[in-house]
Amino acid sequence: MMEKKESNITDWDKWTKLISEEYGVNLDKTDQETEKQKRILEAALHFFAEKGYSGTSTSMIAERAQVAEATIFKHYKSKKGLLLRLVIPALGKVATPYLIRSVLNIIDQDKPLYQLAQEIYADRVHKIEANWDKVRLILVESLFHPELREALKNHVLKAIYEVMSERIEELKAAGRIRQDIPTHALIRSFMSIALGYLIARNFAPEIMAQGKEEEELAWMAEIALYGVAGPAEKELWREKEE
Amino acid sequence: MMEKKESNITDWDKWTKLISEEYGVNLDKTDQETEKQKRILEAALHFFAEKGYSGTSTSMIAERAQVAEATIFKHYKSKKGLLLRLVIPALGKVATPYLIRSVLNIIDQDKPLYQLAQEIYADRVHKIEANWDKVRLILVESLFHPELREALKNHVLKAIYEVMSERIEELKAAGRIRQDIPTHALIRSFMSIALGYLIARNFAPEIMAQGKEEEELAWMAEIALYGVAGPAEKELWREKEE
DNA sequence: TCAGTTAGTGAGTGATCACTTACTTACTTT
DNA sequence: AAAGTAAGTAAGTGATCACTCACTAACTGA
Repeated sequence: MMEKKESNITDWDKWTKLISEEYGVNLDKTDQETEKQKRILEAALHFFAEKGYSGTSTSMIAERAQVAEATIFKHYKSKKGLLLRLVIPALGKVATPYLIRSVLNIIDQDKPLYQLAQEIYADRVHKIEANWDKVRLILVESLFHPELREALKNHVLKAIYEVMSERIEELKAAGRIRQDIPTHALIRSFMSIALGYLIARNFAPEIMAQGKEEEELAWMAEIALYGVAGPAEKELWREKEE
Repeated sequence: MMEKKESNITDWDKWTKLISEEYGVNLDKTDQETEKQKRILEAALHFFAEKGYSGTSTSMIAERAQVAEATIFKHYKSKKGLLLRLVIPALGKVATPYLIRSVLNIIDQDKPLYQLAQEIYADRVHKIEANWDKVRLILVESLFHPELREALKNHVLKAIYEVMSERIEELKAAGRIRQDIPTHALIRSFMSIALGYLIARNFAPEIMAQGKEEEELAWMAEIALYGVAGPAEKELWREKEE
């Protein structure tokens, strides 16, 4: 297991190095930035998220950041380099064992599954909502930039899937998660419910996410674990099972 | 109920008229189109879906459609007009009672809920997969075009929600759907599972949608109705209930 | 027959695009 | 204090953008 993680990290590092050389972006020293660099990144994220990468011009970014357009190109060789500077470090954080472990720490607690599910939903939803602009940017732009799509799939999604499926298998063996459905479908559905909630919250809360966040998270955990069926249909199911 | 539907249609018609005048697009005679017009629409959908609206130039469309660039503007006054010509009739079909009723026809059958859920999933997934490019285009561009977002929310989503919630309430009253969770959360979670599947299929099938389509749809219905919890946790739940 | 309409286009339009060049300013190093 | 270096920018660059104009060709109805 340790080896697996290390090889993932190496893959990720190799990939970032390759990309950063191709586009001439420095992805290492993301902590020692000028005031103006920070303003450029803020402005870029603002417009990329609102209008999309293609719908944003470097002059718009320069104006909002109150810098000359040439300053942008001084620091991030190209417009795409700027996008990658925003997106890749964010992906790196997610792919990192650190963040994945925060979910595992919840799963490994000795509590009823319902409480674990609710805690996981709360943890992920809060983290994603706090960075909703960036998450949306990554998801949308991965549709149009093949390298981003690859990274999201082969580094982030795969890492999450591998770590989660390990625990799901354990829970299956303990009879705490149903064994008649493949792990990937269980994970996908569990995550879909959170994704749907996030979209609803940000797109049409007054129709599809009317409750308080706490309540919604509790309902999501209820549905994910026990389904939407009422007592009458549950009886049918019990009969079918036996 | 009849009145409600009619008023929805009127709203939709009013809205389309307003928009088509604002952007000078003819959205009525979508069936009597020239050969070249069809080629333009095909090329536009192709690039809009692949590169996004902003990432597509009218010259690209003209080249693929094998027409002069000016021909595009002869028929669709502006680039945005072309987008709306692609998107609005498609939205209209979804908002139409006809398509909504195809789901209701399934619900109204006298079968176990599990079979109904599976049939609904199959019906919607197949229809959406057949038009995946267009669906993706609508969802993505609604992020960047406020009028599209409004239309999707206030005409399509609302219409679907109202019709579905009516049936859910009935099923709740009959004890076939659980009554302790609000309708909007039930509908949202049910639809989220399908959305998640569609995304997985088109984005990372080898990780998150490994099964045959038939199998996946059955698993989705199982999870939506009865949840992911295994027998051990179901016992906990039954105790909690009593 | 001929005026009116529609489909279609080649050759442009100014505006804006991402990006470069040549330069100044300010700070650091020796 | 001299030399080097990084930050920052005004003023461009050619290419491409969405869109227009003036025109031809083909068809339609009176």
